[in-house]
Formats: sequence, C-alpha cells, structure tokens
Amino acid sequence: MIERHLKKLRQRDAISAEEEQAVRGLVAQVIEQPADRVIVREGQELRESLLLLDGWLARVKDLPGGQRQITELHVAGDFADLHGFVLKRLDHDVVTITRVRIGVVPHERIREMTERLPHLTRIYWFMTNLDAAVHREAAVSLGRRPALARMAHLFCELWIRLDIVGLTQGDSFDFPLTQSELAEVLGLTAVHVNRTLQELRRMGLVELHSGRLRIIEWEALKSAALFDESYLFLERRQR
Amino acid sequence: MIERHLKKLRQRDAISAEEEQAVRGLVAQVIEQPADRVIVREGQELRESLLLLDGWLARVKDLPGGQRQITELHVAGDFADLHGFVLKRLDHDVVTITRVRIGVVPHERIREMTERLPHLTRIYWFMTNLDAAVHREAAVSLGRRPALARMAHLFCELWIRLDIVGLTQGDSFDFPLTQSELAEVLGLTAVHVNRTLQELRRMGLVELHSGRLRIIEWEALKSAALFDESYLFLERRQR
DNA sequence: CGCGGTGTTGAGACCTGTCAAGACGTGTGG
DNA sequence: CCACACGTCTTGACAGGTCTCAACACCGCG
Repeated sequence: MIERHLKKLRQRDAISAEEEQAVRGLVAQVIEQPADRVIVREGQELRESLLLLDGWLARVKDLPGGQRQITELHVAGDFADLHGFVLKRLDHDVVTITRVRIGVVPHERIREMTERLPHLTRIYWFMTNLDAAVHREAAVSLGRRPALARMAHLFCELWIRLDIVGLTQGDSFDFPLTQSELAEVLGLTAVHVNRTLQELRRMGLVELHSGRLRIIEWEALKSAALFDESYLFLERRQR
Repeated sequence: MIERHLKKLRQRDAISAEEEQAVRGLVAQVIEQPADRVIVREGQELRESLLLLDGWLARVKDLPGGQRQITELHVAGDFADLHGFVLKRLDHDVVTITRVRIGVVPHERIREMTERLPHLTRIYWFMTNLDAAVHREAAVSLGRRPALARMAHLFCELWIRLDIVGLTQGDSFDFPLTQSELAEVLGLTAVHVNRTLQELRRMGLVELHSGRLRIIEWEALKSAALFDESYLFLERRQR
C-alpha cells in the first residue's frame, strides 16, 4: 500500500533501489482510525509523521468563533504532515474525513534519512514545497476565483492527484466530503456550495452523488476553472 | 547585511560557527534591482535562489484576465525563492516592490550544503515550511476573514516579521505598498482597500501615509484580526 | 505647468451569506 | 416492519459585504 506513495515520488524524480528501501523502512507501524476524528492536534509536540495509506484526511485551521478553513485535503499516498518533522508542532489540526489507514513514521527515522541520504532528503523537501505550491494555488482560488470556478478548480486538482496514484476509475472517483466539508475547503457556506454544485451539474460539467464525483466534460470543467496543472510539478527530473 | 537573515534563522534554532560560515558562503554576488521589476518569471529554469538583503519583494500569481494574487510579501532577511532549489522552476513570478539589494545564491552551493551539513539543511527545510505556514494563515484570511480583519491580520504579521530583523521603529515601520498592491495581497479591490483602511484609521488602530505604517493600538488591532502569532513559529528549538 | 500614478468618493449591481423550514435517507430500536 | 431520529441536502426570502464604474482630488516630478 506504500506503493501509492512511491508512485507519487517517482512521478517527480527517479528513486534508486537503496532509496526505495529507505522509504519502505520509514513506516514503523500501520494504524487505522475511524472517520471524523482529530488525529493530530494543533500545537501538540510531534515525534512522528503520518503517511496516508488509504482514505481521506484534511488539515483544518480553526478560528475563534467556530469557523473553520480546510487548508488541504489528503488522499492515499500523501505524507500528511511531513512538515511536522522540522516544525515539531503543527499550526493546524489533522482530521480524518473517512476511515483511514495510516503509516506512522517516527521522526527519528526521517532524521536518520537526512543524515544518510541527501538526495532522498531533497525529494522530501521537494514534496513539502509541492504542498506549499498547492497552498498558493488555493490562495488564488480563495482570493480571486468566484465560487463556480473555485469548485471546478478543486475538482480538476483532485482528479489529477488521484489519477497519479491510480484512484480514478474512468471519468470518476470516490469523493467522500459532505457539502459542509466542501464549503470549509472552498471558503464558502454550505448553502452556497449546494447551489454552486447544482449550477455545475446544470451546465453538464460534473455529477456528484452518494460519495462519487463524475467529471462529464473535462475540457469544459478545466476552462470554467481556468485550470493550469503546472503548479502540480508533474514532470520528472533530477531534484 | 546578511545579518538580518542570520537573525531570522537564529530566532528558530541555534546556528554553529561552521554553519554561520556556510550561510555567509552561500551568496555568490550581490545585485541591485529597481522597483516594479519582474526578477524571476514563472516557469523559468532556475540555477540560483534569491536572498533578499534590503527592500521588499512579492510573489505574484497571475490569472488569465489580468487579475493577480500576491501570495507572499518578502522583507529583508527572507530567502524569497528557496523553494526554487528543489522545485527547479517557480509556479509564480517574483517581483520587486521597492528598489532591492539581493544576494544571489547558486543552487550548486545549496546542494553542496545538503551533502555536507544536514542540520543546516533541516533549518532551511524548516524555513520553507514556515513559508507554507504563512500561506496557510493567508488562506484562512482569504477564506474566512472579512476585509477589515484580513487587513489587520496582515499588519500584525508584518510587524512581527519586521521586528525580528530589526526593521521596526517604535510603533511603526516602512510600508511601501500602494493600495492596489495591498489589494492584490488581500484578495480585495483597490477601492475596497481604501475604504477599509479608512475604517481602521477611524477606529484609531493604525495610520498609513507616505509609505509608513503606524500601529496605534496593538492590542486592539490584534483582536480585530483575531491574530495569534503561533503560526510564525517564533520559538527557538532544535530542528 | 502639465502629466501619470495614486488615493478618494458615490451610486448601484451582484455575489455570497444568513436564517429558517422542509425533504430526503439511512441506521436504530421497538 | 414500522417509527423515529439525526445528519445531510435543498429551497426561499432577504441582508449585507464587496465589486464595478466613473469621476475627481492629490502629489511628486519632469
């Protein structure tokens, strides 16, 4: 199941046999968690990071007053809080969206990797920077794109990210978020998410029901979103 | 002038004499650039990163249609595009706000550092993750905070970041952005920035004229912004 | 003295939010 | 098997924050 993670790495750079061994050796144990659980709390002292093997996670920032902003969604293959390795605590919670399987990676092992494998270290450094690039694109969405384009953009991004790790089937994929959770990602209210979703459906671009998202018109969806995938750094090259 | 950069590092972890030497050795040359110049273009192949020694930079993402989102502001001491070292190209432009002095750091030297100095490498890894934490806080602002709080929050953040590197004087600091540029940071229009600024002034929280921002009521400004500095990771600890 | 960039103001439109109620669906217990 | 409960989704009416467009004021600079 760590295969998905390796796929994600190999999409961006070559991984040697020795490095692959090191990656496989990172996971100390595999645990499961049910849906709707806080699994890492903001500020908590960290000794390990979480490699998501299966299911969906979200990174959530709370505001006094009960509002929340989901700053990133994570799917199988993502290192959800690798940044915690150097930050030592997080500025947000990590919560489960669905039931998940997680590989627990002790910081001790990552640290050992940084002492021994500089190239692999640079790849993981790259991965946290890719994460930041996704944040920046989200900032553009939140700052400048109207609701419809914002939602369309998210769907495009998720399609590509899931496709890399083999989690799309034909023109659709599992999409377990409720409309309220979607609203927390998009910086909208649940009511407006509902109406925007209907609009996307009425335009014949996507369909979403019972936890499954179908992209009907990929090209039209992309242009509604003004989507340009270059911020996902899909090219493979020496890092 | 690289002292400001060292200050910023030392705020977060101890730097040994050997590491300090390495940091000083990163800069190959110092160049100057006038205001309002694009100095790194999105997508451009990178062989060096830019350490800002003096002045202000912005990282800008363009949308087809001419809209722009500034995803981060940089002040003296910031490594503006350290993430470019592993990304190899940027997903945004880097532009000058003011006249700047910049230390040019060849990637070759950073790479050499990653092979030889794992602890310093982790510190720089930390710095790019700090950058991402600032992005996340910006996402909360853009997604959830109304204009007034959003602007107040930015002013609080800048005050702290400038204070770390010794660029505040009393209750004020140089703030060279035009209202249009401020709008590009905040995801607002210039007109609304103007009105919001008047509101903050009318409330007696800040004053801004001729490129200088004065914070009149720090506590009131913080609470108007719901500002909590913990996302800036100001504590010093082993990384 | 005129010009271009910047800042300011007003009126009206529009997108998104708020509040409230009801529909739907699925799991639970009687 | 039905009744109910709870979360989720949907809908309507209305409010409000922010945008758009347009005009004008201000100011430093050539």
